[in-house]
Amino acid sequence: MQPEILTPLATETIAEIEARYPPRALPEGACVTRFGPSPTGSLHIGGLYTSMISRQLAHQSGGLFMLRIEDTDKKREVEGAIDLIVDSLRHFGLSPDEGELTVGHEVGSYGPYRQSARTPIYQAFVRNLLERGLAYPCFASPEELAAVRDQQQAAKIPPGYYGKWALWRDRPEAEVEQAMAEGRPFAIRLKAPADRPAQVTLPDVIRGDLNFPSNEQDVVLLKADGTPTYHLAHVVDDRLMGTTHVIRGHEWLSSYPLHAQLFGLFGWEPPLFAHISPIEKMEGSSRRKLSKRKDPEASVSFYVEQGYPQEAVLEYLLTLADGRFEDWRAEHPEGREGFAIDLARMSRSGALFDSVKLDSISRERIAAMTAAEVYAAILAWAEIHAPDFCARIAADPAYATAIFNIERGNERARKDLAHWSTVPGDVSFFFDDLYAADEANVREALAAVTPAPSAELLRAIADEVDPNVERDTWLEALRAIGGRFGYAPSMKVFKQDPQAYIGHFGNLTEAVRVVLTGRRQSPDLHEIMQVMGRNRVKARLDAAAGWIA
RNA sequence: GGCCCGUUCGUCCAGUGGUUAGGACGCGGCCCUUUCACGGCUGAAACACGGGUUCGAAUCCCGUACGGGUCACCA
Repeated sequence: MQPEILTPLATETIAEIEARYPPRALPEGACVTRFGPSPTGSLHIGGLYTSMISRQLAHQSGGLFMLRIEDTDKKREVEGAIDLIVDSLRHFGLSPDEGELTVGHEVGSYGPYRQSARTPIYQAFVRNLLERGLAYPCFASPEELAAVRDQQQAAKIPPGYYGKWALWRDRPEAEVEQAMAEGRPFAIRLKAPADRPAQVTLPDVIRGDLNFPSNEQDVVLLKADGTPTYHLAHVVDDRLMGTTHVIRGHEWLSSYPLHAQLFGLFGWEPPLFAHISPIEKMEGSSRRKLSKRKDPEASVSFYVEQGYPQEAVLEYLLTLADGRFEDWRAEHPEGREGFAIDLARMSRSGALFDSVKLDSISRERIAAMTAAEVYAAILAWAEIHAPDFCARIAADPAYATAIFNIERGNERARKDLAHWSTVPGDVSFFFDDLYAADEANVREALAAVTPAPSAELLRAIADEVDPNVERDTWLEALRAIGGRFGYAPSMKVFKQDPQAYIGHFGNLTEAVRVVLTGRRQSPDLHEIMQVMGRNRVKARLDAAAGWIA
């Protein structure tokens, strides 16, 4: 059968194609990496993980990072998935240097960067294999293939399309011609070399040398619709695009011998491979890969919706990628960028996703931000995920920033914020309308305070305490009033003679806290009062006094 | 099932023949304290198992167990 008829879309010879993809002019040691997502849904956290590693590796070596859309299976493609993936990468500051960064607009001269646009290229390489007797058409139907598999299973021998089980591997030319004439659908399969070695030793940057039986399967290279399988597309693309490091999930390990074989058949030096371990999750007593179907935290969109600072997510992933990062980071307050990833140091076993640790890192990052940075980040998050709250803080940036500045910028910032989604609820009491809407709960909380404060006490505080003074002065004023109403100045004094007092200073501040915030716990009361302003504080205390009387 | 990979505190990592097996997160205690956080001090907590090699093994070798991956005209 004429190779031209089997690969009708090929328009160039492989020599012509290779001439269009010259070696890249990059400094010695520069790494060219790529992320090759299949557009079947939103970005998986594992995709973000490999992208971060790939991009970092490229940039730290003076190389570049590509995005290649692996959309060779149109059946599985999901509308809008490409945009989702590109947006997610951009959101985390991981935009590629080359690829289709916006629809219809490519950056880089090693494209097209969408595999569905490269069919003629793949067909040209398959034609070359056909010409050299290294590939052949296969007309086997799904039913025939299933029958073979059943026989193999019954005979307990390795399943697959290989050797004598390869129905069309050595068919007489006449039968091929006839099948062709009948218009039967066909795939083009690799003719796994008979003279292959039994074993191959393949290098992996993370895992060292690995031994495998060499590939014996006559795998499909070109599907019946003329599009390539992953195996062929990967090998051709990474060769043409000049990829130096293939960083991919460890689920590809078992097809590595096939890929190495393909590189060899074309006479190409293969790139370096790094198979990274998956991010897992505990299910019952066993671990499994994080799954987008089952686990919300498997989707990158989860972190976006929750409002985790991008750097926090990236730094968490970096701690999984390279154990030295945490220590390094402690000594480099300027951030993650200068850290050089070392693939050889990456863990060979899969890491369990630890949201508690992520939160801890995120708290750390948020605590290090200024109020203005927090305000900007929350505004950006709220614009999409909490429009009402966004309008609220946009209406009074000074008030909002003052709120976010509470216990921040001092020696030690609070670390109670892990992500933005809790913020609207956390600070609701600062806004009079929300506070008023919650009045029933405030009254209930106040009624539960023991010993119950008197209306006179609350009025005295409203009238006499000015929050806009030094903390010590403010405390002194509160203590003095407390003293007049029978509160001990401290827990220590109270414990010495409980009978002599109606309560201790903590009981008094609790009452004030509950009145102002509706909560028993809050950030520093003094700062809250300063931010609220004396008038608002007085109004709330007076109103509460009214409830008691 | 075949093939491949993996296994150090609950979790993530250090550790590459001689360490009281280290750090971080989490957990407990104490201190600080106007609550909650923060911070300081402190505690509990691990080399999967069995054989070798060696003066000496978490480290090297071989088995076993357990976990994971893969065996598509999906990627």
